[in-house]
Amino acid sequence: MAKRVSISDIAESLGVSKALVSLVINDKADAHGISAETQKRVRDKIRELNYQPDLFARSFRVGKTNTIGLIVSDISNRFYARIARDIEDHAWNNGYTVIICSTDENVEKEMKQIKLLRDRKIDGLIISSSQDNSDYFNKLSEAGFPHVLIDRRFDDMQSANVSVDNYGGARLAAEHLLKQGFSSFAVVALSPDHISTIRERIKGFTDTLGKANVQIPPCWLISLPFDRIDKELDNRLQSLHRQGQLPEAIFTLNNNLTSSCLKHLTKLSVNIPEDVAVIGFDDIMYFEHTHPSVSAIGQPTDRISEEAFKLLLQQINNGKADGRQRSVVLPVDIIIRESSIKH
Amino acid sequence: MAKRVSISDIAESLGVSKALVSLVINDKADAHGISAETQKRVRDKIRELNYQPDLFARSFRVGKTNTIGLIVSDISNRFYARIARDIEDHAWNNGYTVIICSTDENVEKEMKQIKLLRDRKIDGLIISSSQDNSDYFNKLSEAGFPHVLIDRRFDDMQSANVSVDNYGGARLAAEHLLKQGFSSFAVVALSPDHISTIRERIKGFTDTLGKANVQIPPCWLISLPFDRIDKELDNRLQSLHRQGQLPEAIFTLNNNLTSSCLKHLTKLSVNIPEDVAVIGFDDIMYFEHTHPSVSAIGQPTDRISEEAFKLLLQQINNGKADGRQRSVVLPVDIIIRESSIKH
DNA sequence: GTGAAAGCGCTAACAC
DNA sequence: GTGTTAGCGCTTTCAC
Repeated sequence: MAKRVSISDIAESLGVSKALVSLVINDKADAHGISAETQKRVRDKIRELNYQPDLFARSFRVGKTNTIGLIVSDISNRFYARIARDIEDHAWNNGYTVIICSTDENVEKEMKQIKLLRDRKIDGLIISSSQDNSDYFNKLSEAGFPHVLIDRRFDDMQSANVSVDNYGGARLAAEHLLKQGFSSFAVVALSPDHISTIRERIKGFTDTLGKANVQIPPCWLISLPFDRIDKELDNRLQSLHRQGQLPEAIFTLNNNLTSSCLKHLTKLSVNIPEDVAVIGFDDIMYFEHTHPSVSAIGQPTDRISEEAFKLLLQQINNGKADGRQRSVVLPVDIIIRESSIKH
Repeated sequence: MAKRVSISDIAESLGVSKALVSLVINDKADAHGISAETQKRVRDKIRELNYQPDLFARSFRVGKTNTIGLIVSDISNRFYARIARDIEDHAWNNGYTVIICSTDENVEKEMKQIKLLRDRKIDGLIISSSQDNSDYFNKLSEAGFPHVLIDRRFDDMQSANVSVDNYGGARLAAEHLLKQGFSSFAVVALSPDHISTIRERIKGFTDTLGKANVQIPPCWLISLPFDRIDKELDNRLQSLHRQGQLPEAIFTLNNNLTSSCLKHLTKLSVNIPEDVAVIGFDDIMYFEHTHPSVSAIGQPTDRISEEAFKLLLQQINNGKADGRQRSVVLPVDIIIRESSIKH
């Protein structure tokens, strides 16, 4: 790799100090009263030698990398892919670059990733965490490390965070299903079951059903391990089907679960929604075009990204994590399509 | 932020030199004949003071960041999201971290991103480029900067690259459609039209039709600007429909185009495949569950990622871009579903 | 076996 | 006003 021209090359060839050159590069020359002529000489030489400041060295000196981290469970999940794209845009527009990590819901991996990113001296972190309590992040807050939790939340957390009205969304789903006249319900969830979004969605759903005096029996509370969603759901659905134990309606708790459910129900020749109705949390474009089209609770991914980046930038610019907890909860909406209509 | 303990803290508190500490940290102590006891003392002190080496400072010194860049047109596109996820995994397993950038097919933005990433001293780059020739990358090769082009290719390029048999995939699509007995065809493509994947897919399709003496009239060669796919396709399809000019079959050139086509055809109450058949390049999971299910050419995203990362790592470890051009072309397959079956 | 010194490229703080 | 010196945290070379 051709050797790069550095600040001292241009300083030497001009017979001035590196500091002087640095000043004109950073537009601080005027403020320091460097003569216009010296400045011009420097600038000319910079052009002549095609000097490009080494951002990395600058970062090292200044302690700021203009890089942020984004950690989610799986970047290829539509929901997170959209968020990643939005955050990347905000970052780019503000001179930041983003490092992305997927945890696969593995807490140890997540912690390693955070540690690595901090070692790499990222300026801040946006994360949808797989951990089950706020301890780690509260420590991060105390250490003054800029970060914001998205999507999932913890009790007693001090970190800035932006999430969505999971409880309310689940209630919308339940109310809709009840109104349609369904009377038996299953929930398809994800484990590990400490994940706040999942917990809140379950609670919102069961609470609402409870008010209508409807209970969900344990066999219809289906929780699938993250890394075997598809296969496990296949088994569970098959065995329920064999025993003639399928519920009238199923509430799936994220877009992967919804897709998987759709797939296996179809495979079993179960008609949706005639035999079993389906509504999912988290809407994605394809649900409009599946057969049948799928009802879902829509999340405002663009707002999540926007608020998260804003909160992060505030912390970075304040030089530390903000003392006051900043919590943003965004509304969701229900999109009713064919899959949840009673026939 | 609590001040971090540095290498000199532990050197001082032990009354040894920083160099010594550095040696034991990097497992070079034995090779240098540092006594086992001294090593132990150092290690104990490291644990006692909870010293964590500053990776960033090390990177600065050593000139290696263990970070690679991944640049694609849009990370929220399923195809690239999958690739990103796979590459991230390979990277993680090899101690690398990945910075992701989306170009929106904007060449200037892409060049700025490459420049920024190089300034940030990434060790290498994997890119699906939006540029229209190999000049920029050949310069990168000459400069010895490790990089591999994926997905899209250029004539006369020296860079390592991994792509897919676009021509052959398109031929499969054409042959299948012909065999079904369709006789008029449209192609839905993407502009800018210098994109190699698009060009090759068009050529593979038209060549194959040509051999059967079938031509595609200009009005059925639909090319949509990247940022207005959906709206433009809506217009074009509407006007063709109004004039009763829809073809019997449509070949869509990527998964976004396929989805959009599906959507607007459905909106116009055009029956698929009875009125118009559809087959797309690039398969995604949902095509199995849409109404109708969609035929597609499947690309081996996992292999693309694997080969790309392997080629990149080779270059990084060789200290420079490999002299010999390394080209990998992966096979594709055709998945025939309902949307392309003649009735 | 171990240490001292130099220096990666840059900038903040401090002289003259 | 106009400059320079010191040093970020680390590794590497070489001297003892």
